[in-house]
Amino acid sequence: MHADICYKIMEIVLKGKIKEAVKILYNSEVADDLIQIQETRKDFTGDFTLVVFPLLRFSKNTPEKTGETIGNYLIDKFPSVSAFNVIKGFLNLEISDIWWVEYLTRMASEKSHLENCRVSNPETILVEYSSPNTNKPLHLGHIRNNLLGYSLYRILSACGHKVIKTNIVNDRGIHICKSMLAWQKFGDGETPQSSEMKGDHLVGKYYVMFEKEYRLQIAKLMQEGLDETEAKNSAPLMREIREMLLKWEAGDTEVFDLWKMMNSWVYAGFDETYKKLGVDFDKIYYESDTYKIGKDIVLSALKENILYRNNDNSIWADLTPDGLDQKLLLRSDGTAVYMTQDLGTAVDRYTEYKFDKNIYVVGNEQNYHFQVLKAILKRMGYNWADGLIHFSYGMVELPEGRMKSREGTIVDADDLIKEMQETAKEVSLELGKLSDFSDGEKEDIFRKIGLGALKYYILKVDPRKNMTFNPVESIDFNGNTGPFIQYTFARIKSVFRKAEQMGIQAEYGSLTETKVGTKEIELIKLLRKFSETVSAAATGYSPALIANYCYDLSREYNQFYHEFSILGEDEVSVRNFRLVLSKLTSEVIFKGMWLLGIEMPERM
RNA sequence: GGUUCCGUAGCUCAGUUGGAUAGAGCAACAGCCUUCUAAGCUGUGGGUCGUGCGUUCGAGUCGCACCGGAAUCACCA
Repeated sequence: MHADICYKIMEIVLKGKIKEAVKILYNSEVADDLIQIQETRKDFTGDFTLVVFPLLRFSKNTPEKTGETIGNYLIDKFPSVSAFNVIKGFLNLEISDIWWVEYLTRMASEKSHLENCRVSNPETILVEYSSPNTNKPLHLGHIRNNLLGYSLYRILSACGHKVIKTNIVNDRGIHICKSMLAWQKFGDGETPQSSEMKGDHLVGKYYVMFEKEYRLQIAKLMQEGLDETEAKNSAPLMREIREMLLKWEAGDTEVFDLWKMMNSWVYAGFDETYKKLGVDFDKIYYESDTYKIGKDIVLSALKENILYRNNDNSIWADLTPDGLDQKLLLRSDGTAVYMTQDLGTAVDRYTEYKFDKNIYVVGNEQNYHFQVLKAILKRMGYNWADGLIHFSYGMVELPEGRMKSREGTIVDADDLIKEMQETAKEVSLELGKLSDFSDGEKEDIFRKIGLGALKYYILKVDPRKNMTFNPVESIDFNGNTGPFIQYTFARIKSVFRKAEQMGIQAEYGSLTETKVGTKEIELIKLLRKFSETVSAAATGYSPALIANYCYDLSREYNQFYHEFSILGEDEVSVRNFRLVLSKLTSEVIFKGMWLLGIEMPERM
């Protein structure tokens, strides 16, 4: 029998006994949902707790008396209940040590406690994340996106779903032309090789250069008496950029080749960053491909009178019946907008994968966009649009407020990763626990710790909420942090290295005589919750649940570790019990952090 | 103004389908390394859970109203 089933049976049997108690003691039939059993809270003695309030209508007595009476009945008739106490309206029941030992043995001897989150009806799920523009390097906001998307992939996969990781690259449009034009004008043939710069940073440099020059031109025109919009539109650079975009759309070879070349630089740069972050994709879409599909879809929907054409030839969807506004789908000059391309991508993906769900990991500033996307698709008769899910996450802000490129407060992804690793190195070297490692091995550990700190710092926050990224705090490795959890794991590994030296092995068979302490039971209870947490994380799309769970577990283990000697002089059964508990804890922590995409060093 | 989301300790965040005395970390102070890793553990102080009303035996959690903040409402992506 599986451990999880074992636990559920205990709950069911308890409920049955309580039902029986009420029947015999108060001569009443109780509906099942009135018998509320929950885990006893940490600060009270007991394992399971019955909430007696709902039963007062049968006992016609005070909560305390009722609890007392039912408790006495259970002690008398149910040997697994070893003791009870009543506090206010709560009946706390203690389960015998033997049961807990048996339960832990089951959990530890089978892998299934790590797999209990598997669903009975697996689905095909696309997860779209990252979605970068090809004109700038990745920044802190992208890091949150990538980490969430990747973790979501692992969590959903762990639940048995077939998950396809996709990325859509926004590689087309006027913003892309900006860096191209600036490079043409001021670049003097500079390449990533010649400048020894990462490709995405090089392209980003020219994007910034364009914006700078453009602003100068606007300022000058405004001095000459033009108002702001006039100045923006008539600046020479704006004219040139529009011309370039038209050439690109027309397939002009010179512009197209430039576009291809600069994009290839950016992709090489992105790949490096993705690799460092430990994320990857199964399928990459390019907006330059999908916008055409979108156009076709819009035009055929127009024929079926689902959409309408305005006087100026632009094409619109009227979504007022859905409580939304009018939405432009094709400009008056026939070119596509963002929505057009997303319509195309969605249809394209459905034809290819017949997905049950398509999850878009996109910031909450686009909530409206996805509401509209879904509404239009539904209107066009695509019922699968119900499976489109906007996984909307909050913005990352700095202690001073929002990141603004204009003020240079953008936190660059590559810089940040590097800083985290360097700090990990400093701290580790200061502690000096790794003296017997080679330099290469050390660097690998520093990398794991630095990235672990960064990833955990971001993933522990509820994805829906805006979060503050405090650079000083993020680099702290004490308390509720990734390195703390990694440290706990490394400690357990260390115990087992020592045990091996001493020739000690955990023997499951000899556990039966053990007296179980409250700390041990707390740990067992937490370990049990793992698969529940993973399931909850999958349905709520929240890696944060798992992150906080890993922290709770690590904290609990550290207290346990501090309180007992695991390899001490105690009798063999006690030592075995603690070893089994430690081993299981390390497995659960490892799996939990794996689901977040965080690597675990065996030593640190 | 319309729509959506968020208000929990000085700061950053947890808080399961409504349950007991609302929890961690950071920061401050006081302890604990001769024993399996002190990136740890223990203790002290810190709260009208934005405000009010309601539902309930019971509300941080559910409902309504208000206050405060964010995003969005582009022929940008």
